[in-house]
Amino acid sequence: MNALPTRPLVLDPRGAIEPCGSCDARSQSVCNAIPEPEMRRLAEAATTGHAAPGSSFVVEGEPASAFFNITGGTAKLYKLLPDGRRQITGFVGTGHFLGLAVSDTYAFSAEAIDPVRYCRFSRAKLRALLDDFPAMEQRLLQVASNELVAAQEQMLLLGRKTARERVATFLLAQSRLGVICQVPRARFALPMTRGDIADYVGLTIETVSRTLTKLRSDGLVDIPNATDIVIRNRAAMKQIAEGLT
Amino acid sequence: MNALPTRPLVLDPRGAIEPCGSCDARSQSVCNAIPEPEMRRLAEAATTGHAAPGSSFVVEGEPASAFFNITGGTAKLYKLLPDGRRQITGFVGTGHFLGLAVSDTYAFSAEAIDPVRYCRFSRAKLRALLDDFPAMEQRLLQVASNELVAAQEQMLLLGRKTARERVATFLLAQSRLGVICQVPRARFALPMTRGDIADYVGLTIETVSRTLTKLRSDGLVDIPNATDIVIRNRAAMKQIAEGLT
DNA sequence: GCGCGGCGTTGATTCAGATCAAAGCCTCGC
DNA sequence: GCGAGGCTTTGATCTGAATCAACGCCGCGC
Repeated sequence: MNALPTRPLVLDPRGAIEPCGSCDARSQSVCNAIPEPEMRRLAEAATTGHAAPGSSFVVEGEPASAFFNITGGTAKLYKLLPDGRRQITGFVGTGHFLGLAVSDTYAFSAEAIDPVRYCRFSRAKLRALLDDFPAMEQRLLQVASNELVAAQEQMLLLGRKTARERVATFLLAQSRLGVICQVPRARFALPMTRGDIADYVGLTIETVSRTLTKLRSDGLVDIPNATDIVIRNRAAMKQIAEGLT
Repeated sequence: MNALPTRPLVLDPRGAIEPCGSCDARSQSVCNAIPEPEMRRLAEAATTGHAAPGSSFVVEGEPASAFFNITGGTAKLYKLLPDGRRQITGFVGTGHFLGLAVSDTYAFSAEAIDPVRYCRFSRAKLRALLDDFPAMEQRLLQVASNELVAAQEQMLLLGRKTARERVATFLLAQSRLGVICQVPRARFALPMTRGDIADYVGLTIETVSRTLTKLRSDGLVDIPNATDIVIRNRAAMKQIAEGLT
C-alpha cells in the first residue's frame, strides 16, 4: 500500500534446478517478501507448467482452482460475449500474477501468445502461504491495487478516446513494458497480432491497421515489419495519447 | 481470496456515538475482521467527514494522503482527459472503500452525488492497522480482487457492447446494488444524472436517453420519472445485456 | 518450388452513435 | 404564482469507425 515501484510478481516452481532462490524475477517479485530459509515452503507449494502458443490455461467460467505466476512468455487475458465478441483485458508477461478472483469460477480466459511457462498454486496452498507470510499478502494487495489503476486507465481509453488516441496510448504502454526505473525503449516488438490489439483497444483489425499506417505516414512511428515498432516522436505520441491534438 | 459473498467494506469513524461497534455496515464489512476488544483502535484511527452533492473529496493527481470508507450516500469516481472528456469508472455507495492506489497521487477523482459521509484514514494509520490485523488486509485483497473482476466486466462493456447492451447491463447492475443474498429489485432509483450514466457506459447523454426511451417502448422497462426505473422483463433484459438479441 | 492458409493492408461503402439544435419539464427561489 | 436554469427528451444531420471486399505478403508443408 505504500508507494513502491511496480515490480513483477514471480513465484518460483518446485523442481527448478535451484528452486525459487535463483528465480530470474525473485529480486523484483513478491517472493522477496519471504525470508530465505522459508523458500523451500514456497517452492513446494507450486508446480510448474507451460502452454503452447494459442492454447488456453485458464478458461472463463471454469472452476477457479488455482493461481498462476507467469515465469516466461506472454499471454492474453480476455472475456467473450456469447456471440464471440472478445475483449482482451490485458497482456501479461514474466512476473505477472493471475487468478485472483474471489469467486469459484474464473472471470476471464488466459491464452498463450508465445510459449508460456508458469508456476501454479492451488487455492488451498496459496491460502496457507499467505497466512504464514502476511508480507506476501501485502505485496499481492499492492499488485492488485496497481492493476486496478491500470484498469481505470483502460476504461478511460475504451470509453472516451478516439482510434488514434487508443493506438498511440497502446504503443507508448508497450514501449514501457518490462522497463523498470529506466528509459522506455524507442524500438520494441509486439508479440500479439493486429486482431489482439484491436480486441484490446476496442477497435477492429482494419481500423488498427489504418491508424498505424497513418501514424507512420505522419512520421510519428516507424514500422519496419508487422511486429516491430519504432517510436520516432515520443513527445508527439504522448500528446496524442492524452487527447491534446 | 476464498469465495465469500461480496460485502461492502465499512470502517467506522471515531466520534460516532457508539464508534464502529454499532456501525450499520459492520456486520457486513471488513471490520468484522477485527475482534471486538480492538475496535477502539479502529475508531481512533479514523476521522469522519462529509461531502456535499457536487463536491469532490478526492482529486486525481493530488497527493494520495488518505483512504476513505463511504458510510453514507453515493459518489462517482472518474478520470478526465485534458480537454474535459470524462470516464466514470464506478459509482460507490455505503460500505465502499477507496483510495487503494500504490502511488503517491490519486489516480482518479471522487465527487459526491448526494450527501456523502465517509471515514478517513491516513496512509500511515491504515498501514499500522493492517500490520496489526492481517485479517483486515486479507479482506482488502478480496475487495480489490472483486473490483478487478468488475473492472474487466466494464472493459467488455466499453470495448465491445452496443448502446442497447450497455444500457441494459447498467440497469441490471443498478437493480442488484445493495442487495445481498437476495432477489434484485424490480423498481429502484438512479441517484445519478443521464450525463453520469453516459460517462459511465461510454455514450452521450442523447444516446442514453434515446436508448432508455426505446427500452420503454419495447416494454422492457418502465420509467415513471427521470430517476426511477422498473424492470418489467428481467429475462429479456439479461438477454440484451449479454448480446443475445 | 509451389500452393495454401493466415495475417496484414488498402479501398469502397454503410451505419451506429455523435453532434447540432430545439423544445419540454421540473424544481426552486423569490 | 411565476420565471430561470438545469436536466431530459426528441429531431435532423453528420461522421468516425465498422463492415464488406479484394489483394499482397510471407512462412510452411509437401
